[in-house]
Amino acid sequence: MLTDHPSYTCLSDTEKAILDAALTEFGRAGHSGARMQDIADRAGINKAMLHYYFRSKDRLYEEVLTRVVESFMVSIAEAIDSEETFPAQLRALLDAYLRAHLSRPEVVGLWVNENLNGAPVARRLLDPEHGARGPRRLLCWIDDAVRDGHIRPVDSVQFLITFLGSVVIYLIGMPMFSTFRPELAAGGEDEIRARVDHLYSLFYHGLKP
Amino acid sequence: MLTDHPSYTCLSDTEKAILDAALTEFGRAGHSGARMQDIADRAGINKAMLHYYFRSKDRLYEEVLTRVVESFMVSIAEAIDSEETFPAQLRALLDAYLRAHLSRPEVVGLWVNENLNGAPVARRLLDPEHGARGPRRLLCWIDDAVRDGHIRPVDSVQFLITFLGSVVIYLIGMPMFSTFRPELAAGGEDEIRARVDHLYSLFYHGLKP
DNA sequence: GTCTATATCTCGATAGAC
DNA sequence: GTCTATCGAGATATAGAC
Repeated sequence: MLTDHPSYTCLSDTEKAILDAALTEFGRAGHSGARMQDIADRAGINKAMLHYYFRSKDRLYEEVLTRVVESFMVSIAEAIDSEETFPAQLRALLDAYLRAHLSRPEVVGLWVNENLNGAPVARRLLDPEHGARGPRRLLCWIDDAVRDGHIRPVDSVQFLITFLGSVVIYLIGMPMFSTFRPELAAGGEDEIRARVDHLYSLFYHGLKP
Repeated sequence: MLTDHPSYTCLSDTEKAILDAALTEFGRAGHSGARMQDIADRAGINKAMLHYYFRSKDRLYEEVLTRVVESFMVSIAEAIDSEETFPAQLRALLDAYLRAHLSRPEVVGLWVNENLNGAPVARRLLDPEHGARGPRRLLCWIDDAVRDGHIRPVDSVQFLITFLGSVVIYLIGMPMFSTFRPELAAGGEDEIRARVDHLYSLFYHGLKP
C-alpha cells in the first residue's frame, strides 16, 4: 500500500481512504476517465465528501500524483543503498521496481495517463527550477558506475529510459502480451523471476566494460 | 500517414479522413476520452456523418485499431526482410519502429490506452483461435537467431517485450523525460540516432553469444 | 462532518429537413 | 450524403437539511 508512505501519517483515515481509492481509479482510467462517484464508492463515502476534503477533481488528482512521485524517489534510493556492487544494485533495482508495480499496477496507469496528457502536473512537480530533485539519484548511480569503470561508457539518461521502459511495458502491455503467453498474466513468482533474470542478464552483458 | 496502408485503398476520401482523424483523437485521449465532436471537426465534417459512416463510437474505434495492428505487422516484416544479418536486422527494426512512432505518436497512445482498459478489442484481434497471426514474425526471428547461434539463448517473448518497451517508452514518457533533457522533445535527427545507437549497442552486446 | 437532492453541463446518438 | 436541432444518459459540482 502506498499509504505506508511518511506523507500519509498526518492524514485522517477518511483522507487516506480517499487518496487510496483515487489512486486506484485515476490509475485505471486516467484523469478524465476516472469518475468521482467510483472514487467515493471505493473509499466508502459519498460523492459530496470528496469535494469537502479536496476542493475539486483536479486538486485530488494533483494530491495523488505528488505522493506517487515522492514514493518512487524513496524506493529507488532504498534499492540502491541495499547493495554494494553495481551488478547487485542493478538486480535489486529491477526486482524492487517490478514488484512495486505488480503490487500496485495503478501507479503505472497513473504515470502513463499523465504522460499521454502531456504531463502538465508531473512536469511542474519535477521542475528543477522549483527545487525538485527528479530521478537524479538514478542518473548519478549510472554516471558513477561509468566513471569508476564498472560499466562501459553509456548515456545515463538513455539507459534510465530503457530501464524504466523495460519494467513498465511489462505491466502496461500485459493484456496483449498474455494473448500469446497466458501464464504471464498470473504474475506468479516464476514469472517475476523470469522477467528480472532476463532483464538483468540483458543489461549486465549489455553494459559490461 | 497510416492512410498509405493497402487497406485504405477501397475507401472514400471522407472515410479516410474520418479514420485518420479518429486515430489522432483516440490516440490522444483513448477510447473514452476522445470526443466524437473533435473527430468530426478534425475530419472536416459534422458529427452526424460519423454515425452515418460508422454506426457508433465503438465501431469506429474497432475499425481504427484493426488497421493499426495490421500496419504494425507489415512494417515489422519489411524491416526484417530489408537486411541479411542479425545485427543489421536489429538496427533496421529499431530504426524503423522508432521513426514510425515518431511520425505518428498517436499510435502509441492508442496502444497504451487500449491496454490500460484491458485491451478488449486488441485481444480479440490477436486471438490465435480466430486465425490471427500476432507478432509471430518477430518471435520467429529471435528464435531462429538463437537456433542458428547468432545470439545467446534468450526467451523470445521476454526480449520482444523489452524491445517494444524500449522504443515505446521513449514516446510515452517524453513529456517527463524532457524535464531533465529538453533536447529530447525536439525529436531531431540527432536524438533519433542517439536513441537507436544506444538501444542497438545495449541489445547487441546483451545478446552476443 | 455527512448526507440527499438537484442544478448545470457535456457527450453520444438520432430525427428529420434538404 | 449532408446538415441542424435536439433528446437522454451520465458526469461534476453545489445547496441545504441534519
